[in-house]
Amino acid sequence: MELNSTENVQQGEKRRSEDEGGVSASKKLVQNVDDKTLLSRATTRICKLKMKGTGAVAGSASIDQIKAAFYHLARSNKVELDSDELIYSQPDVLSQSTPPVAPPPELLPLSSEERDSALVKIKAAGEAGITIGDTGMSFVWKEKCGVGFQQPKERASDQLCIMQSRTNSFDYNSICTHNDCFSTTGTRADEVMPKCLMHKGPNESYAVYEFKAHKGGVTGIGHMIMKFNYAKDKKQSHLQQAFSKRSSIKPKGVPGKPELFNTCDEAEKRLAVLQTVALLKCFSNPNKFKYTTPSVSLANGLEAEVKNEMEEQRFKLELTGISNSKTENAQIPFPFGRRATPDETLVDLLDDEHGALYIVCDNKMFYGGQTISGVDTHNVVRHGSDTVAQYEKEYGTGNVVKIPLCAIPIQKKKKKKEDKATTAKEPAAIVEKDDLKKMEAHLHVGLYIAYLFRLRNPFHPTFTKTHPYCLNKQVFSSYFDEHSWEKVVLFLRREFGCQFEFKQM
DNA sequence: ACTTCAGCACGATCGAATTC
DNA sequence: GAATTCGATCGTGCTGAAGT
Repeated sequence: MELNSTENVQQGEKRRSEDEGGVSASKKLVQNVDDKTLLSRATTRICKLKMKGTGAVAGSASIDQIKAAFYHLARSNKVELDSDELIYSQPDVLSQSTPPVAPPPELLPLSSEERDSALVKIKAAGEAGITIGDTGMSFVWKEKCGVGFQQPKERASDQLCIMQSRTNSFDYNSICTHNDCFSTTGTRADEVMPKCLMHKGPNESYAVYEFKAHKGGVTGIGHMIMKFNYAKDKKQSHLQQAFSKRSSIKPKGVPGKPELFNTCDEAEKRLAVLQTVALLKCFSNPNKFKYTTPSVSLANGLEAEVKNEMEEQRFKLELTGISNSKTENAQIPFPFGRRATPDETLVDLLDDEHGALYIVCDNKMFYGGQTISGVDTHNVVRHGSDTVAQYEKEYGTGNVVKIPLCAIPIQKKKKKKEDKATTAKEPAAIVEKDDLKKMEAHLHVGLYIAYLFRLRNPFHPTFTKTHPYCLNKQVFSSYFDEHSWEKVVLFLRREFGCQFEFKQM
């Protein structure tokens, strides 16, 4: 049997609206993994993709402050025009039946004369510029110049900049030239009319990179997704620039050629395919490959793409055996802790030393999760952003059931006590869930492969004829090691009665 | 060694929702 | 209603790259 991709288009459509960019994926992580560091790493990784909607500004002042300072500069010599006395001195204004309502000065856009008058003042102020309130920043006019004389980048045109004083140097950020915008985010000195991210228009793109790092016979594989903005005719150079700025968080190794996409969605799908295939490749030969990017998006609804990419990389995953004997399969050792017996409830599995894995499923999907408390984190009302809850809201049939899967030992460690003898509250014990979460990650991979091959749901008698989708969308690579594939294979044999093998092509 | 540019990480802070 | 938790946003400092 091969990867089944015939139904991909239709099902991909169904799944797509659940994804809604990478944000929901991060929210799902909140439910699955409580570890703070991993969580923040994952959220920041994903948040990087988010547009800064309002357009922040460099430095400590808000855009409003900068705008107000500029307006003041432009209008300071005709403040009197707005004063009441002047109106009284104008008979034609007074004679109007309804006096004109004076709009707040900030809302009244500057005329080009007013704007120019402010610019004249700024130009006249030279290098020192004109201070912006008490922000410590100044408006400075910088003239067009080429590289050289301590100028690392071409300044493509004369530009109004915000200068910030720093230890031993200054920072200059050019101000967006879009009408009445004072943002500096994304403005570039090498644009002729620099624009901030908001006003660059549709000039945004997404790049997906694969990295390979060879070390001691092992190839580390990692991926990176990057949004970047570019000015007209500057796509390649601004891509290059954005890439180099990412230095601190790039995967180790040598980057391959970037693949470019126009939308976040396309780029994330490609990333998911590359990550999923790379993870499987590492499973197929753990002595030779190691996946290094912390979080891996599982390519849901992208069966054909996964299959193609695996072919591209000269290997495949094959279903090589089927056993329909339930009793025989039950003899196979269960790889994730102690398998629950049919009459056990989730709560039965939980105690001070044990957490549990469970499967949530209905006729269309399944989802693997972990818990130490038994609290339902998929409740639509209480946990609206949870993946399963969202699924329920959009596609749910109300038939979702939760099936206890297994019990896994956890360790409890006392927090180092703070010396307050009189403190009533004892600091809560920290529960080490590493093993639980590790097994959960393996469960996710197992369920994902079962979904890839459209295997039937073996977990609940009502759904034995269904071929569920896997709702789990992300796993952490740090939970995998050279024995991971053995566990996943064992799980698939034991629960699904299917034997899987990798084949090199 | 020093400067400029530009984007990121991370801590602080704010506000909404949730829990007790 | 106070306390807590969480996410979103804001502010600040740091850093690398590329230039002299």
